[in-house]
Amino acid sequence: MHPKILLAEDDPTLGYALKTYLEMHQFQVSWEKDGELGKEAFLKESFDLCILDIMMPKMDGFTLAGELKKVNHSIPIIFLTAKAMKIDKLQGFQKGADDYIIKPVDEEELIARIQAVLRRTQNQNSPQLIYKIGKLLRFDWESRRLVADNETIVLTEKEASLLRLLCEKKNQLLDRKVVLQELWGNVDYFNRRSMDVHMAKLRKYLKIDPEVNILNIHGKGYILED
Amino acid sequence: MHPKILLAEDDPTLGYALKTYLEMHQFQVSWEKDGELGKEAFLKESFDLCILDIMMPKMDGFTLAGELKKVNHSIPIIFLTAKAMKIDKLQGFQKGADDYIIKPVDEEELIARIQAVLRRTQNQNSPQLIYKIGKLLRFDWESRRLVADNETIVLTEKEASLLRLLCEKKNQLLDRKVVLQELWGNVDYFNRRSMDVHMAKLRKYLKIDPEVNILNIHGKGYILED
DNA sequence: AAAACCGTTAAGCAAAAGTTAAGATATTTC
DNA sequence: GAAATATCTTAACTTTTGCTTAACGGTTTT
Repeated sequence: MHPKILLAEDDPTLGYALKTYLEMHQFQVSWEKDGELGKEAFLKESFDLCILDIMMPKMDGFTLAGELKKVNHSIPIIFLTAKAMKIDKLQGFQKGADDYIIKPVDEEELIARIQAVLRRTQNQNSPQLIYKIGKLLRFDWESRRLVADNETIVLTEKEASLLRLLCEKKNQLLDRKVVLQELWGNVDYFNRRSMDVHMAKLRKYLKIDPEVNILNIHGKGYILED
Repeated sequence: MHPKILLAEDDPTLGYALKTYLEMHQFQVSWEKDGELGKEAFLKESFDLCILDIMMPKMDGFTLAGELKKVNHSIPIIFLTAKAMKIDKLQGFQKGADDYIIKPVDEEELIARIQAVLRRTQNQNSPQLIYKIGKLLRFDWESRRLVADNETIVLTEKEASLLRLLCEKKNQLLDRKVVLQELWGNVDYFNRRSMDVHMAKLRKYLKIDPEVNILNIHGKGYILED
């Protein structure tokens, strides 16, 4: 697939130019005009790489980078920086920047850098499946972590398995019997009650994001809504 | 120790300035005044990185780069180029340049790029030699030393192997079974307990940095967090 | 209104993991 | 090659964790 790039740049002229240029080079680009919008976009979709202007309204590029790294530790980031900002550059680098580009941007240079960074990161990253729930939550099945903005909850095995099934059928009905068969092996009274207990726990965790909830369909099953 | 840089630059003023500046930043620099001398120097000593001017007498930077890559395929190279040379730049990149700098050289930028390139290339060469853990700790796998600001702990073989695996998957799940298979050869009760003992020791060492910890995922494995 | 269903909290218990120390092995030193 | 030392394993005990069951209350269906 074509790599997806998050571009956070407040200057309309530069932003539009970059977006157009990148799209000409077979990238999918989401262009956001300030740091906060950038963060929101990042939470909604999944990107392969981020290009962040350092000086932006609402939230600067360094802070944004920190936020993004919280959600996805290995997301590659390229900063855009004005010629003047010598000292800050190094700080940003140490925070986990993969590269940076000095304005005015040389488009060909940018493409080369993007390809270099993608080549680098895509090789080493093992495919990890992460479910997004609502705007705030990420669920990493592999490590059983439910990650929000400021907190991380480690789920138990049963909780995680349950949440995985819910995520697989997000906004659709997940049948009770399917769950019981899959996670408990059979469908008796006690297993049903046990599942209810786990469901209660999941609901408690998911309260972090108010727009997320587990809806019960009486006698049928559950729907994870977001 | 301090990274060794081969600098190939014919301009005496720029060459002297760069050599001095780089040495001020804890690099060892060999400055050669043309392409052929650069090649000779490269054959005599071993370098961590090369900075090559593109336009040089006897042998240009691109050709020299090709020669050096013949000897050491993974040697990192940064080109120095005049602003005018837009087209050639990309060619150089494709030939295996790791980065380039446009003249007149911004010294701080150069340092940042050097460090980026070194970090990048050193990371790629698995097994990586020095792992950073948290803000305070460095773990040198070769010498099995865990180094903090004011103290150094020499780990045992098993401890070091274990910490290496944790570092390779920092902030990701490291599966218990993988560890046991890799370091003990099989997965029985006693080996599991033995691993627990080693894990306890590592935790004790890592207490030096409060933001570092080894998180257990019940029944699955461990996550080294920093 | 009875019966089945569901939500929630807490108690109980078994398994997993943390910790410390003692025993067993390997390695080094003299 | 024996003593000293370092390292790893086994043991024993403690703490934590996770799943189930129980208990009680609310909701939905018939």
